[in-house]
Amino acid sequence: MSSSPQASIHDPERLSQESMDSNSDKLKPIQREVIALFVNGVRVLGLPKSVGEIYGLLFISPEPLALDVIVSRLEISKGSVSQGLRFLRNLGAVKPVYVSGDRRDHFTAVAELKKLANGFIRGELNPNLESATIRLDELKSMARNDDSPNSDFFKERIRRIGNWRRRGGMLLKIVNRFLGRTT
Amino acid sequence: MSSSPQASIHDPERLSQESMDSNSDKLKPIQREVIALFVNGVRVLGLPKSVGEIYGLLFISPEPLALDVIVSRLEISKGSVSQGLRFLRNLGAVKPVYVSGDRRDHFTAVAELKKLANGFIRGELNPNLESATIRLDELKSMARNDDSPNSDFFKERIRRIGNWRRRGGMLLKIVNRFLGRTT
DNA sequence: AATTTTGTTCAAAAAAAATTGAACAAAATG
DNA sequence: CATTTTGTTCAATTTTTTTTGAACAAAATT
Repeated sequence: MSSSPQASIHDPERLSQESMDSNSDKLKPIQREVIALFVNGVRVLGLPKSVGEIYGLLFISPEPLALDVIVSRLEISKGSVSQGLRFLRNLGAVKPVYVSGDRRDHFTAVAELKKLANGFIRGELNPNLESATIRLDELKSMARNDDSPNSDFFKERIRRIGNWRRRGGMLLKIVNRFLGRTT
Repeated sequence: MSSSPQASIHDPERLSQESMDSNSDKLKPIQREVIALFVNGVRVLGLPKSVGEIYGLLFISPEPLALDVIVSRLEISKGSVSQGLRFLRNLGAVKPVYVSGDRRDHFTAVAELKKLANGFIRGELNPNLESATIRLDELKSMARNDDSPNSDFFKERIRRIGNWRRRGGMLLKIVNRFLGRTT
């Protein structure tokens, strides 16, 4: 480094280019609260806390942030942030943004509910629906080759699961259309 | 006990009243498969395996089952089954059924998708939405009392979260209406 | 009223999931 | 081309969640 040994995120020289406020490692109380809200939110979706923290921080940060900065602001490990960002990128909940004069990748939150929902449906829900479909088909053929006294009962139940899945698929489309329309 | 010491579920006398098949501790392959499907299904909802096993077993059993029987068929602990049944009862996913001549409580699966979805929404989703609403109101007042350079950005973001919540609530109603209509 | 049956509770154990951090690779810098 | 920066990977650790099982209470049975 040019100016001093052991230069780091905390090096005053790094901060001089941008407003002190937005680059400070300290989170504002409002930001902490928003992040806490997201941590709770993602728990409902079965996602780890760190993912909620990362998305929340990006959502409530005016500028795109680099991995380093996320690590120091949230005080969680680089590994967690790296994995969390990959997950969020795969879902389309976060996108990379080019920041001139900085070699590091920067990220912002994708904040359109429709996009978030679609990403979650594609990444988390559809794969499950599809594997259920395969298993269900196997079940149907098992039921056809069954001639126990309860065979009819089993067939009725399996048909019912098939109905659930069908309606589940319809619901996802309805959700999608609804989020496309609403403001 | 009248007939022998250590009489249990396995006592032949208990079985004599009903068909051997449906009272056997052995699960049929079809039943195992259906249960596995439910175990996967409830994982998407963030519920423990045992809950999926219990619901699945009841769903794919022709007669209502007592706690004892669930324990021996699934080979899981009495504590798990007791807790799992309570949870499912609270959700309205399982209901008690009177079986004449048997002191034990018996349960069947509630198999209407609409009821299941409503129970889950009431028991798991709504409480979260409500606590989010409270936190969000606090956030709004924090944002009003904030005069940092980023204040406008924060306000915009908080407004956006409010929109998400509003649309989320609308979606739950749409889901409900849809499940009421469809066959 | 003693005993057995039935079901709940909860502390401890086990299992599962998330997080850390150090080693590593790739790319940029000097 | 040696060094630094940036980001990934994954085994080990920590944390969280789930399950177990024994103690207990309530109700029914003998």
